Amino acid sequence: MSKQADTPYAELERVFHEPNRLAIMSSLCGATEGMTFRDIKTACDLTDGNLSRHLKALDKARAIRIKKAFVRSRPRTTVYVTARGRKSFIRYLQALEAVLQEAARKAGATSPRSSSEGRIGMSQLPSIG
Amino acid sequence: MSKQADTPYAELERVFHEPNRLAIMSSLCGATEGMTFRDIKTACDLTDGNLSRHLKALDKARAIRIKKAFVRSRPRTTVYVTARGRKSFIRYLQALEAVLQEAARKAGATSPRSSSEGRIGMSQLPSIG
DNA sequence: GCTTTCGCTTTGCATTGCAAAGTACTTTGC
DNA sequence: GCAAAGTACTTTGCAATGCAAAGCGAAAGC
Repeated sequence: MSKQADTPYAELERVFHEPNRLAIMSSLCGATEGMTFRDIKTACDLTDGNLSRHLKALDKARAIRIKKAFVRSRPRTTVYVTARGRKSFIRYLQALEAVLQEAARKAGATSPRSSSEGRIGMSQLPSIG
Repeated sequence: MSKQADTPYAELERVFHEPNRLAIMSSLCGATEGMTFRDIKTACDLTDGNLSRHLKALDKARAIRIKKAFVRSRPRTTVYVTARGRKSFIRYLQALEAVLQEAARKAGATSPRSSSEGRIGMSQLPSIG
């Protein structure tokens, strides 16, 4: 069924594999209290339309939750990462790390050194189920 | 001005940011003698058409060189990574590593630990000037 | 001869990434 | 009090991709 089931490349969730969305998810994961539209726009240096579309994509994937409210009679969109979103984002990052490690090994493989020495690790990430 | 468009490599790096092309480049970087169309197809588990298009994209970006020849009166396409391609691919991997590290820091940032401990490194990669 | 296989390339189409334009207000200047 | 400017987004238009299906020419099998 799935095309490349045993390669780590398959694990790269498409919705996160876009630099701007990666930036958005990173920012959101670092902000437990959520971020406003403008916050994200500034943090990730995006245009309005661009951000709007990315948020829609992430929302559709249930990676984020979008809360709209009026504050001082102005609309305010606040965005939170969902538990599901955080979990799958971390999974994506782990997959990315595996891919990167594999690529680095091959790209630098003129004389392969002992791999336990300079190994890329991801001990900063919590392990998931 | 624009976010990341001011380095000359930015354009070239975009071409690698596609899982299948990343896989292709990784394979090619590990094969100094080049790989045939079928080799890559098998190694990366791609369909013919898909591989054809990706090779075209990588060729256009001058990341690979495509040599066509007839062997036993059959066409044979052999693909090599160019020096330029290898260099910019490594640069891409380094950029990706930086992004990943930042993302990992934020995604796992409930209680930030000392960053010198489990730090992600890329000492397997040769540094490029 | 005619089908099948091999080794690719081209085509068709749905999905995107992006900026520009649009919407629906509120606030400010005069 | 009315126009112009600002705020906070959303929608639109379009070129670029990713993908599989279909196509295509040559050779091999029947």
